[in-house]
Amino acid sequence: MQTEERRAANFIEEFIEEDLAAGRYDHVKTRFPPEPNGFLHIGHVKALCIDFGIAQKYGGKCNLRFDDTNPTKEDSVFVDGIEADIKWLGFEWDELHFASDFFGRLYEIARGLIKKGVAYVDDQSPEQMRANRGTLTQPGVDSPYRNRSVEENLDLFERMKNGEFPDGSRVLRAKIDMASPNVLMRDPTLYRILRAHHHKTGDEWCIYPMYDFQHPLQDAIEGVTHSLCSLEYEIHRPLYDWVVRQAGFEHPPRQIEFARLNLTRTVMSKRYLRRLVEEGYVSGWDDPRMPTLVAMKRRGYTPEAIKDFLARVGVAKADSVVDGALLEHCVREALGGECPRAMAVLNPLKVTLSNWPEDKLDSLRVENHPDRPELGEREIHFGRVLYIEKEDFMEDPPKKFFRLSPGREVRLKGAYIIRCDSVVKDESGQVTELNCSVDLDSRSGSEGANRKVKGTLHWVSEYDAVPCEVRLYEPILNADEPEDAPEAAPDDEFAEEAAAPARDFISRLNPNSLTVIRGALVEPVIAQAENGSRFQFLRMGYFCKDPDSTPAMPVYNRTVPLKDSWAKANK
RNA sequence: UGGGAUGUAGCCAAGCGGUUAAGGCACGGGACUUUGACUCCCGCAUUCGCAGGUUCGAAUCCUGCCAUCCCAGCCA
Repeated sequence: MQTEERRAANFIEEFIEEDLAAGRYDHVKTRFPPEPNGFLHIGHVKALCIDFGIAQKYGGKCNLRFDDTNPTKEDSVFVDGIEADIKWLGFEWDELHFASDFFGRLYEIARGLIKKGVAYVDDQSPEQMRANRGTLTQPGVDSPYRNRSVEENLDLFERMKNGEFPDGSRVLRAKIDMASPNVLMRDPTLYRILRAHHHKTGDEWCIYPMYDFQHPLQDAIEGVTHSLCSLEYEIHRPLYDWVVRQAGFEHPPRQIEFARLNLTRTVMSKRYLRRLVEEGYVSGWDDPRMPTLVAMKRRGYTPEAIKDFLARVGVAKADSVVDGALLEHCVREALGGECPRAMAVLNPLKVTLSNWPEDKLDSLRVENHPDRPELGEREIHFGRVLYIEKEDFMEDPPKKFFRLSPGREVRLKGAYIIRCDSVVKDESGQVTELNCSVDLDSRSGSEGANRKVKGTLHWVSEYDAVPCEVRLYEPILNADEPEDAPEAAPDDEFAEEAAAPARDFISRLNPNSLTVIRGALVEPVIAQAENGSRFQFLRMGYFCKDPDSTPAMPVYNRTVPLKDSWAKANK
C-alpha cells in the first residue's frame, strides 16, 4: 500500500485545512445541533456524517447539542429518539448539551448587549414590527422604541423575564441596521415572551432566546471551531458573526454552509412528515415508507448502507436531488454479502407433481448463501404438492420467458427439474393449479441435475409452507410529472402556511406506496426468525421481520427488491 | 425591481490556466450463472448555463446576460 496523503474531500475540508494551516485554529471541534421536535431523517444524517466525520478526520471532537429554545414544539421523547438514532448509526458524541442548560448565561449575555447599547426592548406589536421591517426592496424604519436608555432597557428586559408582561407584548431586539439589504440584519429579535412548559426547564422561564441569538453563542461557549449547517443559513452568517463578536468571544467559530440532501420521490420536510403522521397517511414516524431513521431501521436498512450512501452523495453547495436508486443500490450492496437466503412465495400458485408419490417426502440440503459456505445449509422438504410464484408461470409466454409454461421445463432451486403438463382453470378462465411431472433423475447435486435448463424458480413445498404477511413498498411520492400543473395558490395571510407550495404535496402521494400481501407462504426458517431478522427471499429481494409479527402470523417488510432485468425489459 | 448563493452527462460529483473533462448511480451491450441476482468485461460529456473577452493555451481568469434556490417568524 502506498502512503496516502490526507486530502480534502470537499470544500468544507479545504476551508478547514486552510484555517489550520493559517493558524486560525489549532484543532477542530464541531457539533450536531438538532431541535428535539421530531425524529431524525436521512437528511439529518447527511449533517451528522459531515459533523462527526470531519471531527474524526481532523482528530477533533463533535458535540451533540439540542437547540431547545422553542418549548411549544419540543418534547423529551424526541430527545430520547434522536440519541437512540445517533447511537444506532454508530456515532459517538463528545459532550452532550442542551441550549436550555445555558438560558441563564444567555440572559446575562443579552444584558451585556443592552449595556453596550446594541440591544433594546421593543414594545411594537408583531404586526407593527412586520410593517416597519420594510420589504426586500425597501428599507425598514426604526422602531420608536429603538433609542431607549440602557437603564430602561435593562429594567424592561428584567421585567420581561419576571413575567410582568403578557406573551407577545415586547421583544428584545439587536440594534443593527433597519436599512440593511439583508433583511435578517434589520434589528432581529433576540428574545420573545412565551409562556409554555419547557421539556427541561419547566416553567422557570417565560422568555426564550431566538435561534439567531442562541445558536452562535452556544457554538462559541462550547468552543466549536467550525459550525457546519445547511445553505439556508448562509444569510444568517453576518448575524451569527455579529452576535459572537458583540458578546466578546475571542475565538469565534466559523460557520460553513452546505447543500442539504434531497431525494427523488421522498418527503423530507419535517413539517410534511409530521402531517403524514398526524393525518394518518402513514402508521407513524416509523412507518417503513418514511425517510426517518426509525422507519429505515424497521424496514431493514443498515447504518452502513445509509452512511455509505451519504459518502457517495458527497458534499457541495449546489442544490440537488439525489436519485433514490443510489440509496437502494447501497442497501443492496450492504445486504448482499450478509443476508442468508431463503425461499418465500409471495403469490402462490399450486403445483401438483403427478409422478411423485402421495406421501413421499424428500429431504434436501440447501445453501444459505451462494458465496459464503461458512453460513451453512438448511433442510427443506420436497413433496407432491408445492407452490411457485404466480408470475413465474405463463400460459402463452413471450419470447425469452425463461420460466414455466405448458410443455416446458424449469429447475426448482436446490431440488428437481419439473415440466408443466397441464393447467387447471376456474370458471373465469384463471389458472388455479398446475399439473407437472418431475425428472426423478435431476435431484440437485446428482449427475442428472447437471444439464442446462432455462430458468430456476424459488418454491415452497406444501409440507414446509408457513403463512406469512408481506409488505411491499414504493416511494411515497409519485414520479414527477413532466409539467407541474400549478394550482392556484390561495393568498393566505398566515406566514406559517406561506411556505406551502402551490400544489398540495398530499395530491402527490403514491397510492401504491404500500402493498400488503397476506397469503404468502414461506420456509420455516423465515417464519421462526426473530423480529429484525433479515433474509434475501430468493429472487424477490431483501426482507426484514417486522415487530408487528405474531406467533401465528409472521410479518415481513421488503427492504428493497432485487434488480430485475426481466421486469425492466418487459416495460 | 434589494441582498446572498448556485449552475460540469438522466442523477450526484471531481476538476483550482497546460497532453485524450475523475469516480459512483442510472442506462445500453456482452460473459458467467441451480437467484433473469451477484460478479466480470465493454460503451456512455469534442464539451463544462449562454455570449463575448484576456491568453500560445480557459470548465478553470474578466465582462455581460440567462436560469434556479434562499431571505421580509416574537420557528429552527
